[in-house]
Amino acid sequence: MIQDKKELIRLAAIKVMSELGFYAATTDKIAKEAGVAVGTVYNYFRQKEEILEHIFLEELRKRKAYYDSLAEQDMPVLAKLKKLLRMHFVEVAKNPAVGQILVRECRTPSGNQFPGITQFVQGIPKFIQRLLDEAIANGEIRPCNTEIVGLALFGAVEAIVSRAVFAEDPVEQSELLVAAPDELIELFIMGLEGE
Amino acid sequence: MIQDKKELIRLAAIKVMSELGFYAATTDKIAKEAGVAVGTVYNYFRQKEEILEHIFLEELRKRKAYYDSLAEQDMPVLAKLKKLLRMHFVEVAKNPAVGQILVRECRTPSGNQFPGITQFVQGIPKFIQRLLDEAIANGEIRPCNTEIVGLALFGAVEAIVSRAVFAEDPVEQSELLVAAPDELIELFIMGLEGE
Amino acid sequence: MIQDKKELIRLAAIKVMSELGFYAATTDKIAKEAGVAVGTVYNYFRQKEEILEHIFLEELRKRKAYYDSLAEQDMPVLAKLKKLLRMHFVEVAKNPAVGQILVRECRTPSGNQFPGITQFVQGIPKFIQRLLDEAIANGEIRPCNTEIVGLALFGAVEAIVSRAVFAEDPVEQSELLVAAPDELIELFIMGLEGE
Amino acid sequence: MIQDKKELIRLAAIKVMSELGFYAATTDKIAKEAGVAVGTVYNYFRQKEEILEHIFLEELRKRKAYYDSLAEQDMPVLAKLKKLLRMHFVEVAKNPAVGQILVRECRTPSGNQFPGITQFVQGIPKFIQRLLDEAIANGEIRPCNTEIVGLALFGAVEAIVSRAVFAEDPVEQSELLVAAPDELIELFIMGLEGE
DNA sequence: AATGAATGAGGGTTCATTCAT
DNA sequence: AATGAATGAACCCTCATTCAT
Repeated sequence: MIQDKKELIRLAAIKVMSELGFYAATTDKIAKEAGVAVGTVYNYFRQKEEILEHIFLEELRKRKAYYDSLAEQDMPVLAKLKKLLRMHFVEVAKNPAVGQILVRECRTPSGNQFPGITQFVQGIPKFIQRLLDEAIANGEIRPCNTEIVGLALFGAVEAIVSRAVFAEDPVEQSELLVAAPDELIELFIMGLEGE
Repeated sequence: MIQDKKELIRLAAIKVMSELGFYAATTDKIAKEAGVAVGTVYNYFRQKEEILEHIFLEELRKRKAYYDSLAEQDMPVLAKLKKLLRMHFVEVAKNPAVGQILVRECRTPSGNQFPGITQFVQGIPKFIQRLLDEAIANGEIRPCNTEIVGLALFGAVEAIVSRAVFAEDPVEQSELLVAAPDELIELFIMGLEGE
Repeated sequence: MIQDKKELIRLAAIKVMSELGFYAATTDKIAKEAGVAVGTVYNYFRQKEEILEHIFLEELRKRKAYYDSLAEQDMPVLAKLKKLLRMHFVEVAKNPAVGQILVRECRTPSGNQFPGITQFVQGIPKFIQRLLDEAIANGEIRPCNTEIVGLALFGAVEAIVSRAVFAEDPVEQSELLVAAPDELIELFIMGLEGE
Repeated sequence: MIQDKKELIRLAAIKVMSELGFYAATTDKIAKEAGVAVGTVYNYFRQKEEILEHIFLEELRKRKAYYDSLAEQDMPVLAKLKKLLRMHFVEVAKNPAVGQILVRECRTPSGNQFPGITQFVQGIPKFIQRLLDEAIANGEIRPCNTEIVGLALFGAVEAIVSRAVFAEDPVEQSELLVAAPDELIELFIMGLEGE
């Protein structure tokens, strides 16, 4: 039951923050959107920042769960990478509001004041990096600086999501989100397969 | 003389905003850093937002100037792309504070309230896209969705810059900034050269 | 409870505004006078202007209530007019601070930014005008331009209130407020009775 | 020549203050309207308040000059009063902007901070009062409290001017200014002639 | 005399957070 | 657990005034 209310607030915060950005999303507005009193928000989160962190951590959790489930599966590592990418785009397509927050706030605040965001921003590239390391070990791709390539792939995804998610035209939005994964995968895979 | 003071304020704002982020960078702090009164800031900028825009537009101007100078040169298009990339990394290495602002604030604010930022965020990928279009026309690379690839390259750069620029360790910072351009270029070029 | 606090702020604002005028009456000073925090003032009024409007509307309400109660009574219309005038002077004598505000701020601000004040400034002369119209219909007074005469009476009252209320000498103040109604009424009635 | 510039500023101030009110009429705006630098304004007026005072004193001067010229003439006192009234309405009709300022700012500021305004607000009723005293001595009108009646007449005029001068409709404005003097004079004269 | 950039105190308003109910 | 009125520090911005040129 408690978890329900916390979830209620998380969803309200996503709505408000995606529309207004973190700073303009006041706790009053979030509470109103959630249909609870401000005080109630503070029963579940110690600070406004914690709500944003909670949002990021939840998204990180989902992706980690998916990543972990992939780890157990038996398939080429590159296929896993493809699936991870696709999963991210699907999630964003399902809930663009979250996508807006992820791309907008992921670098906003000063460094370590939001450990949850740092975890997300470092965690996702880390997943990619690990898969790349495996793929190199497998001989599926050529050796490369996987930290850099992992970051690059992460950044590429973010930029496309950002463009899509803030597109005025909903058609453009879904086209981008649909076309991007394949284009990206082809680009990176080909760039990594080596001679 | 006028330009000097505006430039003074721009530099102070870069310092303060890179350390604290846009929202925590108060006009008072910027003025103090610049060694002028708050009122003076408002003699050169109508709103705090305008300072941030001015910073972005100045960086856009530099890159556009470089891009335009490349356009006149006689060399393979891919070489031009390499140079543009390298120029960006060099600039960031020279002035990481600006880099911090560029990556941190580029998606922060709600859409069109900062037209200057939008110009930057759309302009840079546009430069890349145009070069890619040329390269395809030249046969230097395979056909691809240049909008997506342009965005991807832009995002990849941003992510790496972000990691570098917020790295605690200055050694890690410069290593990233030095290694990244080549790694990135190799990745993208190979990914684009086609069979 | 809520009404109490709003009323508390209204009274504090009357005190401060009557002493300093609207512009010099800062929200901080009003809050301090009321013994609440500034923020509390803004829980009851959206803007400083709204406080002033609220004061005017409250005074208009009182006078309208009295005017309406007169309407139901059975007496010569001129007697009603006398009573309305006297009521106004009595109110001002009871609370000169409000009187100061009414005369000082009633024309200050630019037009329709203070609809509450406009209502007052147009409403009171309207009451007078209606009574005059009735009195003409009754044959109690000669025909005349009741809009102009209504305004004139309103203005005459304001000027006297103004002089009284800003008089250094409290004796002079009460003498004026006591003597004025009869003098005014005699003047206007005689001026209106016709041959 | 100096006087010309001071006059230039006075006229600019009238324009700006009549449109925006005293507080919103910034010295910058006045200077711009006058086509001079702010500094220049301060060569002719020590404070912003002095400009407003200067405007009031100039209007007082005109009326005093007219009043003095009437004093020398040989005619019934009541006729002089009529002429004074009419002169005021004519002046306002010629320059409604000044009228706006006269009625709007005459009670705004806290008491003795604007001696010039006080002089105006007390001076004009004084002129009227003196004429009434004379008229009583002459037997032209019945005895009355001339301070009160003087104030009343002054206030009546102000209220009508205020209504006229802020009327949206220019036709209504001129109708009021034309009709008012006669109506007012008739009202007051009849009210004062006694049995 | 004229200029206008520089000044900085001060004002209105916001909003994260608390706590008594 | 839920409430929401109260708080007050802090922020952006204005604008009267000055003074070096």
